[in-house]
Amino acid sequence: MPRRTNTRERLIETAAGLFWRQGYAQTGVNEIMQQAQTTSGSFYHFFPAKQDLLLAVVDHVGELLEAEVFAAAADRSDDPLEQVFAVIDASRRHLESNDFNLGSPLGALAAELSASHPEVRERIAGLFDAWTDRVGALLEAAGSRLPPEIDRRALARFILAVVEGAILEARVSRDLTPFDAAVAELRRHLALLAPGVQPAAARSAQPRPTPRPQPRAADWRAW
Amino acid sequence: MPRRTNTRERLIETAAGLFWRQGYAQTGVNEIMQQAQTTSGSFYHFFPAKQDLLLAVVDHVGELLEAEVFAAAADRSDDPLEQVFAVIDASRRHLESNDFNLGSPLGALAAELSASHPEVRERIAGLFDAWTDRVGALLEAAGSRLPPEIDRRALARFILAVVEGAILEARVSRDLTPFDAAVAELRRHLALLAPGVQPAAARSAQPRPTPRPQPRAADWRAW
DNA sequence: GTCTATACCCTGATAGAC
DNA sequence: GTCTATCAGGGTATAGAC
Repeated sequence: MPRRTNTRERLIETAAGLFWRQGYAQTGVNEIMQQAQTTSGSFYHFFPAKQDLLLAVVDHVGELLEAEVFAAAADRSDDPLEQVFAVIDASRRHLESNDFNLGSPLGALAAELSASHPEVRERIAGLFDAWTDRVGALLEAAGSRLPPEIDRRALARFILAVVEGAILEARVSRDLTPFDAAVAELRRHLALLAPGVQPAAARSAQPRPTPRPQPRAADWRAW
Repeated sequence: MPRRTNTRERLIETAAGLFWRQGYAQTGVNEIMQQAQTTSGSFYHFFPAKQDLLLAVVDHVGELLEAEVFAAAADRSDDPLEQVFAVIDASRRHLESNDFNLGSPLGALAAELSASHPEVRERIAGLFDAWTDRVGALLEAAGSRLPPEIDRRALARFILAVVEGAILEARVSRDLTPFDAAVAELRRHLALLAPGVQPAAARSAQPRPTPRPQPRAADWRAW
């Protein structure tokens, strides 16, 4: 039963930002406390150890994924296939608004900790599955616009791979061009599968002018 | 002017393994020295600081990429498009032979250090470019089997994204299925672009029996 | 629930003999 | 070029008053 303030949440949110920017091992508990304006006593009151904060962060990302990314995508278009690209575009904006210092929230932690922290690895695997399910459902909803022999879930996994890889390339090159190129190629792939998807210019540039700023993504952009 | 032994190389190679398994920040100098059977004096004789060893490791990977991966791919097939898939298959074998504890040598370091270590980021960007050039050249060599309007280099970047993303998914799920699925989908993409590429069964399984073990990849597998 | 003070270990790095 | 011994500092985590 929590008593008054939001210290716990503040810790989770600032830790999330720091972990994704710098990595888990490179981020000190001191730094987190300082930036969250808390002290050691509070920290260890909520989290027995640094690793427990990490797990809370991963869960937090999972909630945001659902609440921000997919909900916002549904707001942006009624077309399920365009919603898929809206989800992808959320990653793009995320990358852009953080000056490339922040890639995929999950991807970065996954790469760093999969081998050494089994519990973290499992949770991230669960979130990847959730992402795949959500995108897979959108592909299902596209119905006959995709040929029936195409495995929707496998295609969703493929899209996840493209997005994670594209984020990595963008971070490394500090340039959105490879990201845009990868998304354009992905669009071409879907267009080849399903003539219903307009192929979009092969050039990089903006995928299309954002109709309106997404409403609830305040937190997401703040990182 | 080096005098007698191979201590420097031993340090680089064991550090490479540890960095990719555990991450850079999580690997202590002590651990490296211990596993390389050396002491502090030797370490700091060759590398003024830990970060200098990191840079040497990145350069080392670049050399291996050329010497092992691309050379081995050229040995495996005369067909340039199949050589591309041989390069991809090298990552698969790598993943498999390390029980998923080791993803893309560059991808892992890139994800961890891009934001905080600009010099490392730049070198990795250079190696990604080199990879893209090499694969782009193979796609060029495919000539008229790909439609002329396709930008070969952009397609190579796309392939890199797919591979890096697929490696990440495989690491996180400790399962090669998503990797194989992504490669199968990539094959389908090329097949749709160029009817000359056989689509390969959509099922995962072995991409095809390895004709003979690659000759020079001893080191590569040892990590 | 939050504060201050502090324990204690492991880290990267140095010194100097051989 | 390699060894042993050691340092200074930051790391996570704890104790106990308020």
